[in-house]
Amino acid sequence: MAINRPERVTQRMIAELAGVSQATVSLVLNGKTDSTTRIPAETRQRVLEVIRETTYVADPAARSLAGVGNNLIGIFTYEHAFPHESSDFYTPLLTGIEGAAEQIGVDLLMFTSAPVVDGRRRLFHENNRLRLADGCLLLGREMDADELTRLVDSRYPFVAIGRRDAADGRIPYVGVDYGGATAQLARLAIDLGHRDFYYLHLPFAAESTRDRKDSLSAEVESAGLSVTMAVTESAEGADLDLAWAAIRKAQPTVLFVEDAGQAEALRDIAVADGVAVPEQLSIIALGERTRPSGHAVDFTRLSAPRQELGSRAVALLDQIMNGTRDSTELAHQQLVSCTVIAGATVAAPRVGSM
Amino acid sequence: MAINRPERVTQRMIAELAGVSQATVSLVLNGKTDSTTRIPAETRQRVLEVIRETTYVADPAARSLAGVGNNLIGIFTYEHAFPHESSDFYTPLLTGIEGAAEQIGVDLLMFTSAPVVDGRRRLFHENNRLRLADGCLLLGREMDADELTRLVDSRYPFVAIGRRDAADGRIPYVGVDYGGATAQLARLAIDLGHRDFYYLHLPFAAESTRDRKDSLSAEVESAGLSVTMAVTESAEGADLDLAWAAIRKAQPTVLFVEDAGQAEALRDIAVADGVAVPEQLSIIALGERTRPSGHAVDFTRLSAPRQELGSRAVALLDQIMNGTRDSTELAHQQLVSCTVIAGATVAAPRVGSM
DNA sequence: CTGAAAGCGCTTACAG
DNA sequence: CTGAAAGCGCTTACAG
Repeated sequence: MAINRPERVTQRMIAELAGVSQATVSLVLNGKTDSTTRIPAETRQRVLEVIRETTYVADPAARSLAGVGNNLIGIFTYEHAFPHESSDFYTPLLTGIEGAAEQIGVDLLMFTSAPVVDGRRRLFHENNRLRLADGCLLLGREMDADELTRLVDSRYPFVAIGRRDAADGRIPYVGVDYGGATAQLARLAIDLGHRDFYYLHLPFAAESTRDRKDSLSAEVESAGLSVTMAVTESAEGADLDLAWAAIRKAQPTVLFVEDAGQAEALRDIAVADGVAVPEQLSIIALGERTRPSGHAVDFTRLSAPRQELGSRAVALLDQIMNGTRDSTELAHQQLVSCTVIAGATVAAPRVGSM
Repeated sequence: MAINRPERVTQRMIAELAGVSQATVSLVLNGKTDSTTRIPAETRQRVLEVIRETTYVADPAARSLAGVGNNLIGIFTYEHAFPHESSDFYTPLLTGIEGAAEQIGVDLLMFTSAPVVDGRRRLFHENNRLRLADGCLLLGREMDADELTRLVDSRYPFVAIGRRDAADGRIPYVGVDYGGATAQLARLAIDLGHRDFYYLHLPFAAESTRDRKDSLSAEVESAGLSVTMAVTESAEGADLDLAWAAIRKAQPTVLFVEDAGQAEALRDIAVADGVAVPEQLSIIALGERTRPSGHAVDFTRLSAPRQELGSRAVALLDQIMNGTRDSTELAHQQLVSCTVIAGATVAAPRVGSM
C-alpha cells in the first residue's frame, strides 16, 4: 500500500458519479458491440461524459492482470536509447518506431530502469518489467543468445531488430540485408579491376558484423582473389594510426571499412599521409553515419533503411501480438534490403598506387 | 481472460514446488530484512533455488496493482518526439531525461498514441492515457494555457519543460533563462559600438520567444537605442529572401536572429549578396542547432543546456511524485542559465558598412 | 515462524 | 438491461 500515491480515479468513482455499477462502466469502456450486452445509449453517454470530465483512464496494471492488453509496446535497448556523446545508434530506428506506433495507436514504453552492467542493460534481472508492455522490441548491436532463447521460450511476444540466429532460428526479427549490399560493393571493386583488398571491421560478434565479413570474403574469393582482414574498435587516436600503418604496409588498392566513422577518419589520415583518395586508394564504407558529421566526403557506401526497419518491426510485433491486421501475413523473419550509394571514393586502381 | 496468453510461472507454482505457501514465496522475494518477519535460511534457500530453476519473475502488473507503484514517468511531446526530417527538437532533452530516469530507476512512457491534429498532439482527448504513468513531463514549444490549467487542476503530477506563465504561476516547470543570455548578447553589441539593431524572430507566442524579444528590446532601449523587429518562420526559400531584402533596406550593423537555422541561411545569403560577416554585418543567433549542420561558421550565440534541462525536469517530477529525495527541496519553477558563446560573427561596426 | 485472507483495479461470464 | 461475483498475481497486515 503506497502512502504517497496520488489519488487515482477508479471505475468505482465513475460508477458512483454516473449512478451505475462499476461493471457497467467497464462495459461501456470495453463495449463489445455484439448484441448480447448492449447498454442504452443514454446511460452510455452519461458514463462517457463523466469519464471525459474526470479524464479517467483504466489502470494499465489492472487491465493487464485482468487479462487484456493495454496498447503498450516496450522498447528495450541494450545501450542508451537516446544519443549520448557521439553515439547516436538508435535515433533513426526510434523515428520509424514512433511513426508506426502512432499509426496503430499504441504508446511506447522505454525500459530505462533496467540495471546497466558493464555499459549494457540487463534484460533479465530481479525486477524484470517486460510484462508491463504487451510486447517488446529489442534493439542492440549484440544480444545474448541465451537470453534470446529464454525470451522465446517464455512465449513473451517480441521482435528483435537486426538478424538473430539464436534459438534454432526461432527469433522473430526484422534485419538488414548487409550481405547482399556488401557483395554488390565487392563486385563493383572487382569489376573496376581491384585485386588487393583490405577489410577493417569492428570487433563484434553480432550477425551484422559477421554478415558483411563473410559476404565480402566470399565474393572476393569467388573471384579467385583474397582479402586481408583486420580489426579495430576506435574511430580515432593511436589505435587508428596503428590500423593505418598496417594498411599502408599491406598496400591494398581498395579498403573496405565497416564503420563509417572509421572510414572518414582513415580517409583523412590517408590524405594527410600523401595518399590520394580514390586515385591511389579506394575506400568503401559498409555503413553510414546516422547524422551529418560535417565530413564533406561522399563515400561509396551502403545505406541501411533504418527508419523503415523500425516501422516494419512495429508492424511485425503488432501482428504477433494481435494477429494479422489486413489479411497480409508478415514473415516472422524479414530482411530489408540495403541501398548501395555510388559515392566518390572509388576509382579504378593504378599500378603501384600507394 | 485472454486466450493466447502465454503460460506464466506464478508464485503459487513456486510455493507448491518448494512446499511452502504462496505468501512465503512473496516474503522471501520482497524480504524486509527487519526482524519481524524472518524466514529460516533453509526455507529461504529452498524457495530461491526453485525460483532460479524456474526463472520465475514476478508479474509487474500484479506488483503494481498490489501497491508498489509502477515507476513510470510519462513523456508527452506536442510534436513528434524523435527527429523527423530536419526537425530534431527533443533529442537532447530526451538524452538528459533518459539518464536521469536510469538513475532513479523509472521507465519512460512515450505517449505516441495521442491523436495528432494540425501537426500537434492533443493532450486531452477521448482516450487520454496520461494516468498510465505516475507523472508526466510535457515537452513542446507552445502549450495551450487552458490545457495546462486543466492539468494543474486535475492534480496529476507533471512538469513542463520550458517556462510557462499560465494558471496564475501554478505550472511547475524547468525552463531556460533566455532573457538573461539575450541581455548579455545585446550588451556585447552595444559595448562594441553598434547602434542599428535588427531582430528577426519566430512567429511563436511561446514564452521562450517572448523572453528573448522582450529582453533584447529592453536592453537596447535602456541604452537609448532602438531595434527593428521582423518575423519569419521559414529557414529558406523566397520568404527568407524577402526577410533579407527587408534587412538590407533597414541597414542594421548587427542582426539578431532567434532561430539558428535562419541565422546560418541569412549569413550565406548575406555573403552571396556581397555583405561580409562580421565586417559589414554582425550576426548573433539567439539559439543553437541541436546537431552539427555541416555549416562551418562559429556563430556568436547563446547555448541552452538542454540535456541538463531534461535531467532536472525528471528530478523535479520525481520530487513532486515521491517527495524530497535527499532533503534538498527543489523549486517548482526553475530557470537554468544559458551560456553565451563568443563565436566569430560579431565585430565592431564600421561606418556605412552595408 | 508461516499460513489464511483482504485488497489493489480491472474484465467477463453469470445471474437476476 | 444491469448488478454481484469470481478471478488475474501479487503484497502485506493479521492471525495462528
